[in-house]
Parts: sequence; structure tokens; C-alpha cells
Amino acid sequence: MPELPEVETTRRGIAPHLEGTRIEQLVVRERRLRWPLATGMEQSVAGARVMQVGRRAKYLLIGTDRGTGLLHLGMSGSLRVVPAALPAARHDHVDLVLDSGRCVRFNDPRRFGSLHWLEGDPAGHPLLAHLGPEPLGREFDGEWLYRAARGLRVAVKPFIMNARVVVGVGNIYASEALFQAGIHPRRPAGRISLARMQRLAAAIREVLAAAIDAGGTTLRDFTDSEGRPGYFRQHLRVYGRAGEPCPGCGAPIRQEVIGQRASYFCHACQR
DNA sequence: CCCGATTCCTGTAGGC
DNA sequence: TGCCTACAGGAATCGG
Repeated sequence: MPELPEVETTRRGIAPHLEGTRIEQLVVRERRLRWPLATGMEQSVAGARVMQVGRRAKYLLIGTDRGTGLLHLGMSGSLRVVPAALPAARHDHVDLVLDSGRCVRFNDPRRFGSLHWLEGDPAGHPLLAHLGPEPLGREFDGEWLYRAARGLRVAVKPFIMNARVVVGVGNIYASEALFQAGIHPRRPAGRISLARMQRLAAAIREVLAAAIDAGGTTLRDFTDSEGRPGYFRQHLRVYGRAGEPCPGCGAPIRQEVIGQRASYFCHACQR
């Protein structure tokens, strides 16, 4: 399930293969992704030289001399760097065929991913324009969270998963960060003190940074650009551990649905 | 504006 | 063993 650490792991894996190369061809086998691929995208992309591979929220931005590829992995998407001649497998929807003889291959069984080709400033695109700060960036801190939460009654877990508040925090890391901060996931966001929001912001940063260091979390699908899983799963303290003892106090970890998402927490340690 | 519910999709796990 | 159903989840969008 690609969240920010998995997308960043993917970015780091593909960037050295893409930067400085030319995209000879865009091969599309399936246009029906989260949004249908624009007709004519193949013609727009062919021949573009990749300048840099960036990331904003969970989007990868492939910056070229003639436009920007905006790619989202959805929840089951992955990118792999493979020889261009390797036969495509099931769910291999798109190839970026490079002049190096390799290609970057997008596989996505559930097709929640997306690919757009942007000409002009990517930041102005509707999908990017209203995003909140990067959790590992300078403008994100407890004060930001505290201010954003004024007057809100929504539970803090969906609050931190809202991309207008802060980007990149998905279901797994939301549960982990709230556990680390000692905050109950159902607590109304607007009823959390500044001091506790500072703990929460620190926890979000720490959890995400540690997950990036581990190459992301592989629950089922996720692999990096060379097909390897991430190793953060073994560091998860509450996610997916319903009934197991809390690492803090030993009480059983609870699983409840909050905001239509499975949430894991310790009723004793998180208030 | 706020917020909960719904929607897209398919592989997998669990129940019987 | 095999069938059927429920569930997983990012995030846009809808409805109240």
C-alpha cells in the first residue's frame, strides 16, 4: 500500500535510471486507470529528456524538457526498472521505454493509480494545487496542525490523513504515529492541545523517516523499483496487530473502524 | 464549510 | 477442495 515512504523509496530507485535519459516511447496497454489516460499522451511524451524525478505528496513527478509526468501508485501500483525487451506481465499497464535499453514499467492490479502529462507548471494542476505541507518539510509542525484543527470535530485520525492538512500520511502510518504520540485516534482534532499536536507532528515525522530508511512497508503488494519488499513491517507497533499485547502496557491492541478505515490503537496508552 | 458515506478495482483471506 | 463474500485502501466526489 504505497504511502509516502513507499513512494519515496520508489522515487529513489527509479531516479538514477531516468535522469539524463530520453523517453523513446510511451507504451500504454491499459488506459483505464483511476482517470483514463489522455489520448495522444504517447505522442506528447515520446522523445522527452528526463531532467529530474521528484515527489509531491504521494505523486511522482517526472520532469522533462517538454513536460511533467504526474504518476500516482494508487494502492497497489509499483514501478520497476526492467530490460525493455522483457515481456509484459499481467497488469503491466504502462512502459516508459528509455534510450538506455531499459524501461520503467508500471504495474497496478487494482488500477487506482494514475498518469497525467502536464505542460506548464505542475504546481498549478488541480490534483496538486490544494495539497497541504510535506510532513518532512519545514512548514509542517505542531503549530500547523493545531491551527488547522481549530473548530474541527472530526476524529484526529482522518484529520491527519486529510491531504489538505498534511500529505502522505495513509492508514498505516496514521495509526503508528498516533500510537507513538499517545493520542486516541477518535479524539476530536479540535480538542487536542498545542503541546500534544507538537508530539503528534514529531511522531509523524519520525515514523515516516524511519519507514523511508527501511525502504517502506510491504504488507502484500509493495516492492521497490528492483522488486524488493520494504522492511518497515517488522517495526509496526499497532497496525495489523489486533489482539496482540500493546508494546507499552501489554493490554490487547484494539481494532475499530474510524472514518471508514481500520484503525489500531491501545485504549490504555492513547487518550 | 464541515464531515460522513460512497465510489472506483481486484487479489486474497476467511467462512462454510 | 471449492465457492462465495467481505475486506483492503487513496482520494475524489457526493449528499446532508
